Amino acid sequence: MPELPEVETVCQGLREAMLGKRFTKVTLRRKDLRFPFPGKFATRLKGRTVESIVRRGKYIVLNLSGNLALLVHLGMTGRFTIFPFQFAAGKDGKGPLHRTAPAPILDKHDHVIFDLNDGTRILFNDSRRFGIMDTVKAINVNVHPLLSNLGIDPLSKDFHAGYLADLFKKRRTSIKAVLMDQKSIAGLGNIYVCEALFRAGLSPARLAYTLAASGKTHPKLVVLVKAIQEILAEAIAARGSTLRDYASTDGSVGNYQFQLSVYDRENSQCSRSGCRGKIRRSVQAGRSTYYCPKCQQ
DNA sequence: CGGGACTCCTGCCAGC
DNA sequence: TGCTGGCAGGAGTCCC
Repeated sequence: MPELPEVETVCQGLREAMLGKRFTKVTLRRKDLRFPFPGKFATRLKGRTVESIVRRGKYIVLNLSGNLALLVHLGMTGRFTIFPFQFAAGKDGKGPLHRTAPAPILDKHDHVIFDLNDGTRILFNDSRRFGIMDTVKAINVNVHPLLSNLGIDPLSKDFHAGYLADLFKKRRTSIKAVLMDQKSIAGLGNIYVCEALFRAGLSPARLAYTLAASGKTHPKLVVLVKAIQEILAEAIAARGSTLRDYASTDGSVGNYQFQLSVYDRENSQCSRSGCRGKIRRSVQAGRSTYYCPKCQQ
């Protein structure tokens, strides 16, 4: 379940493997993920160089030469695995060593193979196929329908208590639903929203506007912004959380799951010092919510 | 228009 | 042991 820290970690891995490299071959092993691949997807990418890789919320944008961008969303189970080039001798076993793409044994969910000009091979695997890939003219990235409505990044300087106050006062739903709404804030998902609300001492079921009712900014919003930014920074430093599906581009897992306070910890003791509460699980909008009913109000 | 329910998909796990 | 049903969840779509 990749959220902002996991996507950021994947971006870092892709940058190391891809920047300045050229696609020599792109192979599709099926015609769609969540949506069909756009027409001529593979031939459109071939020959282009990867110039930069940026994250927009939970999306990855690869800016390619020739004014094209490759847009990727990992969905639930999408993962890239990088296989560095190998050295091989000529066909007759003689001749000079040359770089060649490795030949990893393919899994049935390896849907896309990217071969780079230095012999690196990158597989995109997505068992549940909630992932997305699309191409768009680079100059039009920000008006792409999947990106044009994204809210601000919680790590940007524009994300502050005042922004949350404006956001919350016009919403009649729970804080959790607002924080998870990508049109409001881009990048948070179930895990980190649960963790941030715990750290801020706010109930996930509390209605958003109750934190924005009065004229001046509610002090809890300052605490919430700090909690979100701290948790994201800690999770990025730990290379994300691996609960079920996530792995980074070298196949390794994240480590932040060992630092989770509430997520997937139903019935465990609340970790806040002095609190005798017990972590509960409830369901909001069909999704599990974990919280301490005692210290989150 | 806002908000909630439903939907997609497959691996995994509990329960019989 | 082997099957089955339920669950996980990001985000688009649909409906009230």
